[in-house]
Amino acid sequence: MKISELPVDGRIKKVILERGIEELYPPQAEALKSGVLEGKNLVLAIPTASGKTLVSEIVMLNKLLKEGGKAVYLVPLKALAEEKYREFKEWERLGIRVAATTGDYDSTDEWLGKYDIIVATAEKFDSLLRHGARWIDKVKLVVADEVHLLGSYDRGATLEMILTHLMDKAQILALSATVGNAEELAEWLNAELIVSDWRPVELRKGIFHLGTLFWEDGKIDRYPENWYSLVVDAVKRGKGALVFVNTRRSAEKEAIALSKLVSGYLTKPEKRALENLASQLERNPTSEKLKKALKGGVAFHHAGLSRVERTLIEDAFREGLVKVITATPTLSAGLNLPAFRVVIRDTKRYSNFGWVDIPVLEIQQMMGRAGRPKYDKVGEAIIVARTENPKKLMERYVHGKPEKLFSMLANEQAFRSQVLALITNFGVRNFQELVNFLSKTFYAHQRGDTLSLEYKAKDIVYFLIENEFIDIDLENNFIPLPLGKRTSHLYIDPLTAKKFKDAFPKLEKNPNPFGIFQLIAATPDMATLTVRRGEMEDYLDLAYELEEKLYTGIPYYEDSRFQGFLSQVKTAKVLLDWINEVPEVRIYETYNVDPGDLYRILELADWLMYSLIELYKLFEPKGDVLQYLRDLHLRLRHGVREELLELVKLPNIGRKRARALYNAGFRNVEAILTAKPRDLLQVEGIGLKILEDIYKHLGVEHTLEVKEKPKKKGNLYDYLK
DNA sequence: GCTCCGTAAATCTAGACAGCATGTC
DNA sequence: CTAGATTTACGGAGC
Repeated sequence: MKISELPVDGRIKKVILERGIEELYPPQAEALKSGVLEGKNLVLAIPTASGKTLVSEIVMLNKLLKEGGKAVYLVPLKALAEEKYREFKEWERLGIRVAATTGDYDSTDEWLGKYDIIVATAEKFDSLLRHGARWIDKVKLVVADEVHLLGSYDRGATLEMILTHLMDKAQILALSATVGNAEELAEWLNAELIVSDWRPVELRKGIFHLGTLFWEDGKIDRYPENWYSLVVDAVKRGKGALVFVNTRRSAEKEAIALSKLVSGYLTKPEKRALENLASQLERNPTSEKLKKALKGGVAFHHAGLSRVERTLIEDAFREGLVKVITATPTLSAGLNLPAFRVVIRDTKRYSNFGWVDIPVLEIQQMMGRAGRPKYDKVGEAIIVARTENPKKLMERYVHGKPEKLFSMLANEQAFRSQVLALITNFGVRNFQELVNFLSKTFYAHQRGDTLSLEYKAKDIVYFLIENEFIDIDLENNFIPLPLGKRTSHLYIDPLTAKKFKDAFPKLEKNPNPFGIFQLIAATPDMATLTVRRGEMEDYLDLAYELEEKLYTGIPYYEDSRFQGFLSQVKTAKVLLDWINEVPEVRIYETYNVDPGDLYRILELADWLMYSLIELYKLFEPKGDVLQYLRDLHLRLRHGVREELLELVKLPNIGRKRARALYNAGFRNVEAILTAKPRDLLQVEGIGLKILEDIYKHLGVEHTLEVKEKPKKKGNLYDYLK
């Protein structure tokens, strides 16, 4: 089907034609003929990179230009929100306003009211629904990207609830990977279903076993015995490869091993560019390894990397400078990062229950990364059989059908939070109304009834009443209480709120960072660091040493909570070091954490610290305690000791610059105001731009005496031209 | 009695959403 | 039933 034949507004077609797209792919055409342009719901289950985005763009624009209102595009990752936002930005040419919102930025509900397309993570949108922003009524279309995440244990329930909330109010376009029961999903959503495995780039799948590559069509290629040869071969042919492994350590090890084999195929300018790239990295144990790999044109990619490092690698791979990436599942879903050849080294993964097979769905998503639409005629995805039987792998992952999607609504933690939200934010007034709502979920559709779900809901309701999140009157009507409403708005687990609440009496008597951080680390919303065998005693000792600072008892060794407690102590200790200005690199080394891990811990602690304060405000807070908590929150956010709090409130002044200023004798705002700019500029990290911003922030007209003779290199003049 | 070295046993293991108010080095 | 890289523990050799 030609773009020009599309039954949509000519302006839409014009923009698409200008992208150089004249013809729709078959599944795209089929999707657009399904009635989705006339407002019908649609489940579109087609491979990644076969044009789901274009379909959703056409559907969104058609809807917006015809009916007005808003379209919401739901994604599972913040990085993906960013990516889609940039793509959709193009439609601003037609006067369509596009916004992205995640937990990171742009949170005010009403601010979003000005936009037509809103890209959001599922959780963020759930939160917006709870806050009841006025523009929600104007949402006419919801596009749910990667809707198979409905089956994810910890995050599936959110998506299921959003869709349940909106399925009668807005049109739904659900984009899914191929799953075992797409029909069931479509039935639930009262949607048309389109399933296709058509891809713009042909995908060849194969199994590699001891030097023999068995393609799915029966053809056979011979290689040297080690699977490294598959990667080297791709590079030799001027292409790239993506290697999937199951641990961070493996990713790092294989990257360094492969870099030695690949480096011989790099040109001189490439080597120089890679050197240059490596020199941009900061100095820490993880990036030292990364540098080593990068010099040979290979990089590893996992959640331990900092954001900067991750994007650096992704961009370099897209440019073709980095030839090979070895990755944990960070790259299996989401970001658009295709490669000619995908090599899957592992099909098992360690979980809480031991070694488990990686789901077919996930392996197929990895395989789907093979083949770059603009460069390759085919993409190759190869699974390495090392210990597994190659025939079995072929059956399971190449010819096999992906798993069915199962509702995860009954997951205790997720469900608890959702039941609370239904009562405090979505007007559910009694148990019968709760059951009515639950009967509309995918869970109910799939199981045929909600009996066991009701049983769980009842327990949760008791828990909520008992802990004063809600109340119940004589006619058995629910009454939302302040604690419940605030908890739901803060988007924290009610169990987290309960733990905070229970700790307040002790906390009030003895507010201290260690106790508070352990408390935060003990909530189900926090991620904790694992304590290795050899460290256990250290953290137990630390706990006993600081026992009187804790708001909880120290569990015995036999206690099932013992292991978790030690993790909490370790996490609290890291946070303690952070606010005591221990340099990041030392934290990485001491606690064996990667930059990405530290970032994550800090991000979560920041959010939970804020939530703790907000909840404390509900319980007749003492002024001095509240102030103490606020200061601690600020220290946590910036990673500083108390004495730097004043400085760190200045724009662009973080833990390093604040410390530099303080040590140079500028200990507060007053000192900065009275100081000569010249002296301030001597401080490490303080330049003209920074200083200008500080003065602006303080509302001071301080003519920077830039005309005075330049100190050293004359760069002050350069700055001003 | 101490250190060094090689081997066996033990250890450890992926990822990442949410609030709020604006900017790290 | 199914892992594999790396660290730690241990025991023997050499001084």
